[in-house]
Amino acid sequence: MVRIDYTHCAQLLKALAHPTRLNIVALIKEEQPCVKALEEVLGVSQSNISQHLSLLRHLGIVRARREGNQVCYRLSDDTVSKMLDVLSNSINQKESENGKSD
Amino acid sequence: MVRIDYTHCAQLLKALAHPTRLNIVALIKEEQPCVKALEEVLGVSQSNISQHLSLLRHLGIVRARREGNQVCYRLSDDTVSKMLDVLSNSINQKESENGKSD
DNA sequence: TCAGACTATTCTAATAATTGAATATAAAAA
DNA sequence: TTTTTATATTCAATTATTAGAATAGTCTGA
Repeated sequence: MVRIDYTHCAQLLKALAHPTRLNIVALIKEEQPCVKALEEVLGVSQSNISQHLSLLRHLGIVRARREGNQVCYRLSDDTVSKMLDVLSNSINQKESENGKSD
Repeated sequence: MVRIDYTHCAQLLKALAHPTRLNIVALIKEEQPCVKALEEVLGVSQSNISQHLSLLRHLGIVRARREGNQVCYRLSDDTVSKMLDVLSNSINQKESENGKSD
């Protein structure tokens, strides 16, 4: 039985606990976009995106790979991916609860 | 296909993104402790615990039930419970990766 | 009713997070 | 080499979070 390190987990959760970062991470989960692509999809300044990516990189949540003059990102492991799955599943579940007929 | 509301999800994550609150939520997941019990286990001031619980209540993450002169808490739904599972599973996985023999 | 135990709220000071602007760096194209 | 495109970093101002202290409310039992 492994005890949870609440400080460490809280740090991970905090990294995801920002609308822009969460959106960034979700996009990185789907494809492996470069910064420019994120900028266009999110409509947020390049500086801001880069700062959020910097934070995610330093926590080891995402990894950068240079391709020519652009930098592409991918998720480091599947923990974050699973977290996103839980979130979207829980939304789905609540949707169908609202729509049920009894 | 349901699109994720990143602002709403980020709010949920932020609520969990604090060591004390995460610990509180994990304890509430296991048993259904009253404030006094949380205070004793966590070694944190009553005021502080109550503030964290207030935040969790207002976001609908936990629910309070009065029992005599104390108030017991439980999780509202299993989304948070599943999040905790993902976190502890991911820790388990990394533990066994470190311990593997190749 | 009153005292005592348990819980919640409010206020405040300290600290942390967020953002835009400006600037720096790296690769490609001219 | 110079210019352009893409990305990263630094700085400063604003806003948000946190925790302790003080206070208030709620329930039980005498």
